[in-house]
Amino acid sequence: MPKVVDAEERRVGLTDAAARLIARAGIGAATMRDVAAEAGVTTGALTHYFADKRELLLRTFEASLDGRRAKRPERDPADAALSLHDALAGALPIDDDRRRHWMVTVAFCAQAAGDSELAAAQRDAYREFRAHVTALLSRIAPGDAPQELAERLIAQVDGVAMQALFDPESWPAARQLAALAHALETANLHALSAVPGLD
Amino acid sequence: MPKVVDAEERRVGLTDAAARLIARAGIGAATMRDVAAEAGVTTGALTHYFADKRELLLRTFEASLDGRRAKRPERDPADAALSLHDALAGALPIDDDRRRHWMVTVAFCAQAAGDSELAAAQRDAYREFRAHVTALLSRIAPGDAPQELAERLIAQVDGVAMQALFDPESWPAARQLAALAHALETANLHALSAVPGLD
DNA sequence: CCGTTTGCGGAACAGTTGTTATATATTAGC
DNA sequence: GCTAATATATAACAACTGTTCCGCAAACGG
Repeated sequence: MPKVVDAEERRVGLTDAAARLIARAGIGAATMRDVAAEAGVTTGALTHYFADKRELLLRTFEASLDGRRAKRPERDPADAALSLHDALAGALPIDDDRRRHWMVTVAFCAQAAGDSELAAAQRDAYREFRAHVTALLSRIAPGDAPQELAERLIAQVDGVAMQALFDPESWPAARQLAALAHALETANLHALSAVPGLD
Repeated sequence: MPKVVDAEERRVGLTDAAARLIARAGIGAATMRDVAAEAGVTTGALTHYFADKRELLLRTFEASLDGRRAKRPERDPADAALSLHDALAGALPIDDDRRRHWMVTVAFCAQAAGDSELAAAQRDAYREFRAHVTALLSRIAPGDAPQELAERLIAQVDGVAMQALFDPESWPAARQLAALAHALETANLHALSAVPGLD
């Protein structure tokens, strides 16, 4: 057997480079050569781990999703209300990580037009997020039509995110979090009276 | 003087072709040649009306915005509540026109990463929309913090739109409009008790 | 009816793209 | 240490990209 290398770890390094490039300079700047250079390798390594550019982009999107999901249980001490707040705050571009994820998502959406497989990936990502939020909600306020409530909360957060992405001056992190707090308060979730850590 | 031609009308035809192409096959399919072909001309005509591709894209986005704005006063009989509903419904991808506008917007956003001028255009478009909705709101329920309310309503609608774009099965037009109706109802706008034409 | 200006088709260009092929280095098992 | 399999650099390729340029057609002003 030859040189041993964790293939999955390599892929992460490459998709990470792609995500960085996309967030910094847009999808147009994410050429094979430039992604490889950003990762400190050449196209030979890239093509070794991804069949083509389309797969690289798909994996980059999925890796970005995984990265977000990985941060979920960071502070998930069976406090569903806090978990709910964190889950929704995860969709707000309030730091570099989350902003990068949004840029990757937008780039991916732009590419998903006319590509049904990519479109399905984006759709499924949303459905998974909806299911996650719905599950949290039914733990907090069961019987309150959690599905529709989840949709509304997610819509609220995503709408703020879309505005904040290209107008960060109008939307500092505090304002985005305030919008989230307001949405949670008016969501007639009497179970969570006040979410700490908001100021 | 030579052959007389309405230059602005020509530009509309070209940006329209670009928008159609972007909505159908994504930003990647919007090459100079293909846009020209879609409009039934050649690159010679395209370069005659746009300095470069970047300007074509910018103008395509602005033309798409203008197209949306043009539909505003269609039924604006001094009924601010109805105008508000229509303005917000204009941001929902519930027909081919509005869906196309959203696809153009997403493509434009993807290109606006790392291009501050395009980013500013996107930001200003949002600000203008916010101002429009705010003005309508202050006509309906003055003194109710119309700015923040407008932001929330727009966020709600845009969030639904983002989900609906790639999951039309989960979001038929009726469901999107129902979400809008719910948002309007719970916006403690006691002035507009019921918006007709929703079913 | 003619000169001049514009509209636009079409070809050519240089650079870049994704992709493929080749060569070299690296390392695990025997 | 030899072999074989993998990892990756490098180079080559053909297709395509945005852009430039040339030439002809059209039509207004005189």
